[in-house]
Amino acid sequence: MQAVSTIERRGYLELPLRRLQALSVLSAEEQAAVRGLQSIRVKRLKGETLVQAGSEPHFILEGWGCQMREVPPGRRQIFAFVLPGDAIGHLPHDTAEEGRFVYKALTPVTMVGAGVLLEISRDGAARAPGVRAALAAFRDTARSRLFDHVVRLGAHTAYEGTAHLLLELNDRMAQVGLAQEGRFAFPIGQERLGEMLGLSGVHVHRTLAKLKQDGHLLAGPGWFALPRRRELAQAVGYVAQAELHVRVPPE
Amino acid sequence: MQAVSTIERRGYLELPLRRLQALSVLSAEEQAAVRGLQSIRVKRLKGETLVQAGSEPHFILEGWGCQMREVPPGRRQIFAFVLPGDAIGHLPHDTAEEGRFVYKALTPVTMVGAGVLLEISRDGAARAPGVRAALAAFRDTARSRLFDHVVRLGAHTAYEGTAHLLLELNDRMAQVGLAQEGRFAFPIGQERLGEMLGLSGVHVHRTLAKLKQDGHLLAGPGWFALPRRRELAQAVGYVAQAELHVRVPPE
DNA sequence: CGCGGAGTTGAGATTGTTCAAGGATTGTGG
DNA sequence: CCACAATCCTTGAACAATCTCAACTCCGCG
Repeated sequence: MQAVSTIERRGYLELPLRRLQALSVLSAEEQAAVRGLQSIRVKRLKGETLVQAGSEPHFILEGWGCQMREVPPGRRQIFAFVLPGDAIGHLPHDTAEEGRFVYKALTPVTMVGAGVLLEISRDGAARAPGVRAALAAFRDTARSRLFDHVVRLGAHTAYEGTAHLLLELNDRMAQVGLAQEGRFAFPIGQERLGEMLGLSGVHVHRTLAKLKQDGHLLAGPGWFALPRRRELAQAVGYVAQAELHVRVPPE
Repeated sequence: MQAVSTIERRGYLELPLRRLQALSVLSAEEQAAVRGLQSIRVKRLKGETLVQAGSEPHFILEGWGCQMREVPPGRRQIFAFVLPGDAIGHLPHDTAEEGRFVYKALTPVTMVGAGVLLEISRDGAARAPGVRAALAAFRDTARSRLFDHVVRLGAHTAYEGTAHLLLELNDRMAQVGLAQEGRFAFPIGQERLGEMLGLSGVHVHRTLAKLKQDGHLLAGPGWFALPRRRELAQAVGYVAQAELHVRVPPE
């Protein structure tokens, strides 16, 4: 008999559950339904497309992806990183945004489809209204992050923008319990970070070096830590999303 | 007896109507309701806030505004220009985006409040379902433009980004009939354009000069024209939004 | 007629890019 | 266990893009 895989033993579905519960109120049944998504697990290799446009929502369980666009010739722009616990795919009330970007895996990624949670029964009642509300709220937080990103690209120096992005990633990883002792996993390369920040990989490297010099960044193989987060946030004008946050009740 | 003002004589409400009809199907009653918004006209001076966060939707009738954020110290980032015919304010299904930006007038602006069109009667039926659908679709097109903007800031040179933005503005002005003989009004300064494109005003000027040299741009006091639009669009990878467009039927 | 705002231009400083090469790390097959 | 390839990180040097500062022009307006 084969051993149960790591990802099944540890409750990886706790990640999206934690994120959803930060955004709305889930009934006991809804919580159970989220935990029950185990069966329909999907895997993607590095570089593969995560979900097609218009596809049902998926939760990321493991690995990093991105929302991006290819800009000929040979350039690409990353709009957002997709982290474990995040939801992607077609959420309620999306329309015209489809087709202006694609989702790609930056590392091997494990997901589960969550479309089943959004089913509407014949009498018009949503199966999981709290999940639906949380997904809509999640989509809105993802969108509002895009405004921060525009500021990083348009009004920040390389130093500010890099620090601002690392602060955001630190917060998001911590929100789903993926930051221990102040460290969070950073499984992608400097070139990818550059495609997010609109910088060359070389300059990203020099910027990270300066952050380390200034005592704002610790790095090891595959992880980062921001030892003086408060001070750095103050310095580059970072405002945690939680500080703007409104919890959305189900309809 | 006082003369009827210019803006009342000419049917300025045709502008938002034209835009809404490009996005959804409006019944004759709905069209009449849009034209009937005349009474509740609102004016703003240059620099004033257009609408507060969470305010009812407004249509812009005259003048330009922007969606922006102040970035201390003294910098600002514009996320989008707001043109005549556009809708701003709280549209259906908005939540978390509020508070991450403000709307400001870049010239004197005339608007009308349109909240009355979104009223829901006691039996749960929307008064103007087509308008509601069109506003939701409009909000989505506005959002999808933000992805283009990220590309301009992150992956384009000054030349490409400037050309790309001018192409977008030309298209949007033409869509509501505000481009005659290929010319469209451009009532704001190079400094503001720079705050959109993440460039200094001086560099915007040099970039515009280069576009003129290359025969891609004609400019006079308060207007621009793009005489070789097709070619320029091809050169900088501009894709008109209409080409991606799906017309949304009322629910 | 004079003032203020916006456009224009030049020169030099800064920031970020490109190219190139060497070092470290990891996974793979012999 | 070693050799090798592939990938990423690191560093230097030259180059290009863009910014800042400063001066000057042009224009509309009171």
